[in-house]
Formats: sequence, structure tokens, C-alpha cells
Amino acid sequence: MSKTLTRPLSNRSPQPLYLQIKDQLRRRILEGDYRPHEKLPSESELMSAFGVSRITIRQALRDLHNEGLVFSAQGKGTFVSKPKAVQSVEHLQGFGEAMTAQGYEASARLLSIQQLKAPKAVAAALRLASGEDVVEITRVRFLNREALSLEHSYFPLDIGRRMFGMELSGDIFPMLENLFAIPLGEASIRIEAALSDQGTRAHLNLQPGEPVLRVERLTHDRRGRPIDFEYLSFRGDSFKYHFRVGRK
Amino acid sequence: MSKTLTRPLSNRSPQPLYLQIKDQLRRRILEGDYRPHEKLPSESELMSAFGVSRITIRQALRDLHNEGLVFSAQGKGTFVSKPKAVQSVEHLQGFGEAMTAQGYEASARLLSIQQLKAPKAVAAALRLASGEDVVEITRVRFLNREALSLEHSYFPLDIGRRMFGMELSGDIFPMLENLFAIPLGEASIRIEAALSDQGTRAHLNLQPGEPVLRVERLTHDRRGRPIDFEYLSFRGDSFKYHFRVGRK
DNA sequence: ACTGTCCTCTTGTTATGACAGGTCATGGCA
DNA sequence: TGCCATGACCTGTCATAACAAGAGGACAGT
Repeated sequence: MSKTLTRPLSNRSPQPLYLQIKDQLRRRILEGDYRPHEKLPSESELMSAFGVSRITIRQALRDLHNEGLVFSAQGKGTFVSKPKAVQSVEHLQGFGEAMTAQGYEASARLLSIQQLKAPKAVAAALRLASGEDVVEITRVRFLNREALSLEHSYFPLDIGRRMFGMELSGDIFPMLENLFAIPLGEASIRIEAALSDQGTRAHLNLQPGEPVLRVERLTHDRRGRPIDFEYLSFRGDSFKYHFRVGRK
Repeated sequence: MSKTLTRPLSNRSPQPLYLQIKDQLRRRILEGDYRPHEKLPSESELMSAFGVSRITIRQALRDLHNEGLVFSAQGKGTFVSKPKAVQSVEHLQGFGEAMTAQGYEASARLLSIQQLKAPKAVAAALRLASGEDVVEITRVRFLNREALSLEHSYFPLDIGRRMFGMELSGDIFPMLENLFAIPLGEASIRIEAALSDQGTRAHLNLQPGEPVLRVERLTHDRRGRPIDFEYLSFRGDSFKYHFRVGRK
């Protein structure tokens, strides 16, 4: 637990101490040095470890608490929260965009990419003639090293064909916007709760009977053309979808 | 700016000082004593006004900042935030409204209405002082004669008390708007999948192990005051939530 | 008239010290 | 053996004190 803090007061101030401490603790949590429900060192231990006063430690812990990474119980200690990622959908963003913006470590593993005849529902959503081909991308998403969701994405041929051979472990939305120069517009989303099927269970490491949040998302470009239809299955215990809507 | 704080240390502690101060400031903001973009008294003024130390004032202000009611600028002061005037494209509808609009036969049965001390999460959502009372309404929703969802709604006292004795088998949103003349603004929604607990199963006629879609919805009036916090549990097999979002 | 310096007010950061009150294990007493 | 008191340890709250740093106005010099 040694640290290299640069003192703002004695030296030329780079960053407040409590921010440096907060970032170090967060990194350790996200990297798994401290695991969920594990107790963090007590405030006095952190004080001597970092060589700062209690108020500084508490300010760092308070920030982590506000971010939802830790919680504390009087008389017991401060503990790492189980990551319950909250994705805000006020703005349309991909999952990875949302998570990394919150400091989570998000990644994805490509399971398959292939061209196939569009399933009926997919063809209807993408406004394709039945029988037309689409490109299907199947990925597993990880949050803090744990499998979080299984994703099937379907793209029309002209877009999907360009994806073969590309790096697909990152976010797809920025890729569409930047590499393909496709301005994104509205997305339409459906959500339901369901029990996990066997294939999903295998990828997400779930027990039979555990629920999943099933999301269908159809993304359009700015001109209204549907360009990406996805089935997303999230572990029910570790994801919350969050958004705001206005009246009328 | 005189206040009646009850000192936790000298007296018998009712509530921490910073919470009392936070609640008083919040009330003044919500009641319009301090208007948006208006400067609050400086920290030293608040210190002498409340007769507490700076750390206590700052803790109260920090909480208000986290709730989004104020923001501060170094060297200038602390100011009241403007209640978000975000133009949303989406409809905020009660579920009943949405269903009847689609030709379904929707109804609700009132299970209970009571005044009780707000649970912590409810108090936080409605921005009430911890310990304040709220009115809880519990209902079961039916769609085409089948139980669809179990709903727990929490209202601040001034609104909730007016609901006793009213007809509560219909939609609550139109009631708020028309009978109570409360213009509705934004709602913030969280969704997750979970397994049904026993109480929910009983009301929704579910088998053990069946999943539910759990929704938390916090509705604000047009000025940004939170007025309705709800926990909704839907049968996972018979409901889909549908909405659209725009990019950026 | 314009500009740069300085002083003052403000919030931001940090230290030290103290007591309140919850949790839990240990050990003594019945 | 069982129960309870006690103390160690932990987070929660609050006070006092100091310096850093941004903002802005007063004021003097050009």
C-alpha cells in the first residue's frame, strides 16, 4: 500500500490529494485488488498508508460512495459495492461508452461475425425484403472482468460487410459515426424480463432459473434509416437501465 | 435567516446539524425564497446565521450539490441551479394511459393507502428529510382481467394526504394534473430484471422462479420537484417497455 | 482613458482534535 | 453453560485553524 502522492502544497500542485487517493482506490477496486463485499482498510489505516489526515481520506471515500463503488457501515467498515452499472439513456450511447464514462472497465469479446439470411423479425426491423442477407455480430460484454451481457447485432449488408476483419472488441457506435461516417439518430428500445435460456446461461455464467433483462434496440441513422438491430441479454442482477422522459 | 436548530451534542440528538441545515436550505429553494441562479449566502454568512462551523455548512451544501439543487464557483459563490428545462421528445405516460390508448382494457385495484415514515431510499428520491412521513399507495394493475403489475407509489404528504378517500382504481397521472393541478415534468426511470419475491408472486399469481421486470420511476413536476416515487413490478412474460431516445 | 497591481471576498483543500454511537469479540460472572 | 458487561475498533459528526486559488473591484500610474 505504498503510494506516490505529489503534494499540492509543498510542491507545485498537480491535483488535490483526495483526488489522487480516490483514483488509486478506484483503480484497485476496478482491477480487483479489492473484491466486491471485501472490506477496505479502515480510515486510520488509510491515513497512515497515504500519510494524510482523516478528512482527506473521508473526502476520497465520500466521492467513491457517491459513484456507487463503495458503501460503509458505522462500526464495521467500508466495503466494495457489487457493481450495479447504471446506464443512462438520456442520450443514445452504446454500453461501453456509458460504462467507461463512469470509470468502469468495459470490454467485449467477439464470438462470431457472419453473413446470413435475415431472420424474419430482423428483416422487418431493418426494413429489408425477406430473404435478404444481413451481417450478424455476436459478442459478450464484460464489466470489471465479469461477463455482463450477450449481444447479437444485425446490420444491413452494405454496412455489415465493412466490419469483417475490423477490431470489434470496442464500441460500435463511435465506429459507425467516425469510421463509417454514419450520423446516428433515434433508437427505439424494448425491454422485458425473461428467464435465461441455456445458450445465454453458458456465456454469462448463470445458473438455471436466473433472470435476464432482454433488450431489443433498433438504431436509426439521422435520416431515419434503420441500421443496427440488436438483441441484448443482461444479467438481471447486475444491470440497471436508466433514463428520463418528459411529459407530452 | 434565523433558525431553530436542535443541537445533537448538547441536547438529545434528533438529527445531525448538517441535515437540518440542508433541509432548511432545500425548503427555501423549493419554495422559491432563493430563485434559480440567485446567489446563496456565502459560507461564512451561513456559519454565523446557523451558528455552526464551516465544515458543517459545507457538508450541507455538498449534499445539495449532489442532489443537483445548487452549484458553486470558486471565488464567486454558491448558486441555485435552474430546474432542468430539458425538452424531451418522449411521452411521459402512466402505464394505464399507454394501455388504454392501445385499446387494452386496463384497471387497478387499491390494496392499501397509508401514511408512514418514508423509507430511506424514498426520502432520498423525494428529497425529504429523513424521518418525514409520506403516503404510500399499493395497487395491483390488471390488463384484460389478468394481474399485470404490483405498484407501490410514494407521495409527499401535501400531495398524498389529498388522496385519502379518492377513487384510486384509475390512472394517477391525470389525477395529479387535472384534480390537483400539478403540471408534470420529467421522470427518471430505472429498470432491472429480478426474480419475483413471495409477496409479488401472490398478487400477480406467479410461480416461484418466474422473473419480473422491476421499475423504479421518479416523477417530477414541471418545476423539477419530485412528487411521485414508484416501485413497479411487472410480470416478465407479459410486458414490454418501449421508448425512443435520440443521440447527443 | 487605459492598464496593471493589490486587496478583499469567495470557495477549495488539508490538518488536528474531539466525542457520539454502532459492531463485535473477549472474558468474567451467575 | 449461558448471559452480559466491557473495551477495542470502526464510521459519523462537529469544531478550529490555516493556506491555496479564482473573481472582482479599488486605485494608482501611465
